[in-house]
Amino acid sequence: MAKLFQAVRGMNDALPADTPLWAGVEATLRDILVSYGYQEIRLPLVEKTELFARSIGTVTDIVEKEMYTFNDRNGDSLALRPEGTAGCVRACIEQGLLRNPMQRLWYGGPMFRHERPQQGRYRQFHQIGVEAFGMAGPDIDAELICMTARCWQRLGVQDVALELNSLGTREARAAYRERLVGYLESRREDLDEDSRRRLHSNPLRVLDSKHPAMQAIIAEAPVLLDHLDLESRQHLDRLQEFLSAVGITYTLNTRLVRGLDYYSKTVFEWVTGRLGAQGTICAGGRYDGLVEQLGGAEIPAVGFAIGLERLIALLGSDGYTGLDQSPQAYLVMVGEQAERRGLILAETLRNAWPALHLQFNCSGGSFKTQLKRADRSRAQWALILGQEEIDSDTIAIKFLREAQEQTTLPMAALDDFLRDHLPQPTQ
RNA sequence: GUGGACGUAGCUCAGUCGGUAGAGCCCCGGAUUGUGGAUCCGGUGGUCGUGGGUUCGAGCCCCAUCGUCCACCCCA
Repeated sequence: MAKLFQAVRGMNDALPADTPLWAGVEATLRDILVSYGYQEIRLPLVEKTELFARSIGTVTDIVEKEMYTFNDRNGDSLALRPEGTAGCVRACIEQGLLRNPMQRLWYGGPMFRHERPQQGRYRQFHQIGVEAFGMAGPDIDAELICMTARCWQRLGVQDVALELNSLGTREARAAYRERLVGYLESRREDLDEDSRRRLHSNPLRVLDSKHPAMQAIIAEAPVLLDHLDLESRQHLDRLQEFLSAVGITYTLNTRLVRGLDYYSKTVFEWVTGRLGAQGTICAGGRYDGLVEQLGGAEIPAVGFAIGLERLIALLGSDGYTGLDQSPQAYLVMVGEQAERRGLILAETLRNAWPALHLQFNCSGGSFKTQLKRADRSRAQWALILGQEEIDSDTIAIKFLREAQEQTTLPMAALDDFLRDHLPQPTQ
């Protein structure tokens, strides 16, 4: 099939069959974040390229070859955001939000990375991210992890596990890094091509290598946790105590290093084995130096991001149906008089019942056709307005989803029916 | 950026030895009057991804190209 236009590679449509999943997940996550006292912040999709280079790290693949960059008309180099933290930190500094000693923020939306698409990885993908500023202790790390655990619990996410590690302070990490490079240099002959390349650009990531031949070398490598500074060690111990106290199980994964330069101390990931090679549905960590690095004060921070495509794929395979947005009622009209009165009735009902989801039959059609449309709209009831109903000032209600006899009500009784049958507002 | 697999109807796929295309689902219509879903009947819909080549003849063989998927790299 020759197609005139196709979507850009790696940028997908979410069709009506999928949007209830998206709406359900977004609503649930949002409710939980808000219930923990986090405030929404909305950020641009585009920032100066330099912002990402300075925060994510110039030698990371994201900045080196995965960013969508372009020149603005005035010559500025701009980029579609590849992640959310940098823009959030920029906004907080620029707008003075960090004059408040503590900030709990969340945001959501599309991110862009020019990678080869595969399962769970797309060029436009969606995250919900959380950032907490001004809190240096492990208690906020624990709060964030509790919050994510609650998200999985409420959504019914199956088969995810928490992995935890500490990268130490910037200084401890630098010292460890030298020790690791030394070790890897001594085994240089045994390294595969990728690892050799990373040896100097990003040596910690060698620990993450999936190459089978590398596993023995990695197993003998110096362990980051053994070289933590005292402060980071205590931070991690305390975090582990918090997690145990609330019954959150995890595994310490000393190879968990995260790709972005700005992390320090706590890093964590929620992973599943059910999404192929891209099994991380949520990842985060502490980035105590970033605010200062971007020109702000010395303010500690910690955050995480949830990959919505991955989360939704996992939920969808477990039969999660999300937020049902189909109408409750479908208005069927037969005859000229009914058609004339139908629109008035529909708008009157909408005035009186703002929560009512009512679909109005358009383009006529036989009675049978209209009922067929009512059925396919997934409405609960067909409201039937025909000549008989007009003559007797009544309306018929046919139940489309339950074994209940069709009834005819006086038009004046329709409000009572809706009062009894519409779902109560939850608040 | 690298590798492998695969491109036939909106979707999932069949298509024999090379003889110019089929099924199921979906959608639309019908099966006595104003009653959806189940069943039955009928219908719409395809330059076989695209462009070349071989051949009397190509969905099928060859080349190129584009695309999709999966994996590597990287990462949510």
